[in-house]
Amino acid sequence: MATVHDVAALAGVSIATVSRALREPHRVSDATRERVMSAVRATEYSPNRSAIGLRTGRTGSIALVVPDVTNPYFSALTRGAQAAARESGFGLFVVDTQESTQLERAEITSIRSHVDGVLLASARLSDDELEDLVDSPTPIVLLNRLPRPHWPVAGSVVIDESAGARLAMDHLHALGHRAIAYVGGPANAWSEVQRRRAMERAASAYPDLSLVTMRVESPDASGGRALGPAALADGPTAVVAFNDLVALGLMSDWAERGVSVPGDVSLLGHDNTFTTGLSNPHLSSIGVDPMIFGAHAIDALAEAVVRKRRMRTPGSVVSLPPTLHSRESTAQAARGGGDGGI
Amino acid sequence: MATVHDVAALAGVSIATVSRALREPHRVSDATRERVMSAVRATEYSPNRSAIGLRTGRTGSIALVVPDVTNPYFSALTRGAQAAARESGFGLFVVDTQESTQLERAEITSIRSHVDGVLLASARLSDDELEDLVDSPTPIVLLNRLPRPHWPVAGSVVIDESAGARLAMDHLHALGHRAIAYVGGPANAWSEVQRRRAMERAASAYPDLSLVTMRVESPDASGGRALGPAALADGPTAVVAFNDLVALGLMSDWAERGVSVPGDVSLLGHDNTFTTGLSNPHLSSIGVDPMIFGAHAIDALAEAVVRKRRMRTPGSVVSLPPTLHSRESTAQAARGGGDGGI
DNA sequence: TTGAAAGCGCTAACAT
DNA sequence: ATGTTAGCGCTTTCAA
Repeated sequence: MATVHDVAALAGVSIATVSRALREPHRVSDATRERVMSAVRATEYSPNRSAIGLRTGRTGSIALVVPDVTNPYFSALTRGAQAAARESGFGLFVVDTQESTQLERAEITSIRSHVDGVLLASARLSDDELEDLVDSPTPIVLLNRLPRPHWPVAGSVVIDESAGARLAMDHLHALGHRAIAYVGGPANAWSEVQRRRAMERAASAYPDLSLVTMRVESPDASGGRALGPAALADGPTAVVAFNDLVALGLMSDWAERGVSVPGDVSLLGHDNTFTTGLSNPHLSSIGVDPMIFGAHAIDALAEAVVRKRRMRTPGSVVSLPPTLHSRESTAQAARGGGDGGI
Repeated sequence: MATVHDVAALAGVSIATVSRALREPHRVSDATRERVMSAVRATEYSPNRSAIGLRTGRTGSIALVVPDVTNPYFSALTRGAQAAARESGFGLFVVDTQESTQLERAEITSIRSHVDGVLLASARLSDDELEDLVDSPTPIVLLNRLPRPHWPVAGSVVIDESAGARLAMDHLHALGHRAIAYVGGPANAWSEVQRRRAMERAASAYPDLSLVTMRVESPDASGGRALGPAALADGPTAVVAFNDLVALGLMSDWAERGVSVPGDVSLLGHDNTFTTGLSNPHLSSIGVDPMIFGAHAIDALAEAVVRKRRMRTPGSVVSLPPTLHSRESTAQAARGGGDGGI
């Protein structure tokens, strides 16, 4: 592997000039820059990251910690974060904590000393548990979670659940629905708390709208399937699910008992993952583009990395408004939604 | 952050001894080792990876390159690889090339100089294109792809498609099926070529078995949906799909036209991803446990990293036999499969 | 069994 | 505008 010395020798300059030509191009003359750059190409020089890291204290890499990368929401998040990280020049370590809070704690503690920053998607850790972890010299950005006011985190990127809930309720109300059910996620999940509260608030904006809520045991298809009957118990004409997997589970159960979507009942998922394309008809879903989400997360982290010192107060909190991705299902609902009390 | 100097001072030894106590515990006296270790704990010392990397030439991290981490097969693979990497003490960089061969080439070239090894899941690059890339000083392990005989790769982990195809045909034949359709993946995908060939060979072991094959445009639900009618054209009683997503697409199309699984036709997917749990009934699927797959891949890479020198001949090729994960669907098929010429 | 010291490749302060 | 040089934290000879 070529080093600065090889490049310097070939270009007839000192190693300092090579370094400068690369990091601060404006600080060297055009002529030397040219010669250095062509020597770089000739030697196929690639800077040694370890050396840079040792010298500057910056590794050029960040870590993304997720509970389960096979969950379609997190795999989309991973994709968005990786793309954004690449554009910002960071490598992305992915850490899958296998839904274990214990493993999560251990991995965060261990990896944070090896990276410039951590993107942390932690839904299950309690605020108290998280509080210990965020007090770290390495900048941390929380994903889908708000910090307590005094936490020294570098930032936080969340979904604007209020906006999402309004989107859902406005949409369904306009379609003629007056009785709606919300099938929420597990009680101990941070975003479930936010999402449900937002749903109730958005629903209360319509005096003629009734909303019943319930919770699945696990936020996946089996959880949704289990609540298939319960979701219809109060005779809603529309159901909003915690996420796409739960929605798919509901549909799966309903199909068995001859309840069709959107003919008999309208259905709305969350997160807008690729799984919305697996059902027939396709599922409508509310969510934030993971690429945009990832870009905001990396931005917050990159900024914190630059102004290196540890944050004494919470960094920026970005709340991203989701959009409603309508498929055929709701197009059909729009046509049939007003008919005979579905 | 504490350094070896802090630990050495506290333990009353030299930095060399600290290093030895950590890396070659047997080379220091019991008493010294004790004192060093307690100094390590007291100072919360954590070795600086950049310094180790600079000194030893090993970064302690490897990269996993996948075309699309949101594809359930690759997200499962990522999970397995990460778990195995962690156990071997490696950090795992994940690189999503967004199905772009151009990005793939660029990213491989760029990241391989920063890691100790690369796990490469490349289905779309041609052998010729890949040949240039694998000639690298950094060990590369191919995933789901066999190297040409002279490629200097560190290893290759593939699915034993012959075993998988036999599993499928034995299973379906035993159930009474005599007319089977194979809905394969895109013609340019490496594993499609292997899988289809294996299916044809396995089918030919049964003189009374007829197999028709076809290919989807894209190996996902929409691809499967598009071939829903074609798959049934020759009146098969069982269909084997390239992967779970294609299988789900088939089911989705069939549901629309009143064809039920497994009542009217049996269905078998591939890869055994979580999506098998999204259909009703659940999908049966053939696949290798991604945790096991990942472990083999990491093992091959770790071994190559240790005997650091570049491989002049292909390293180990591991061919893992998949298993058949039967769900209700095939249990039902077992009962109804023989009935009236379905 | 332990210590002294060199040096991995790079950046940045300082000198020219 | 460019060069000289110290030193980041660690491992690893070599010497004691």
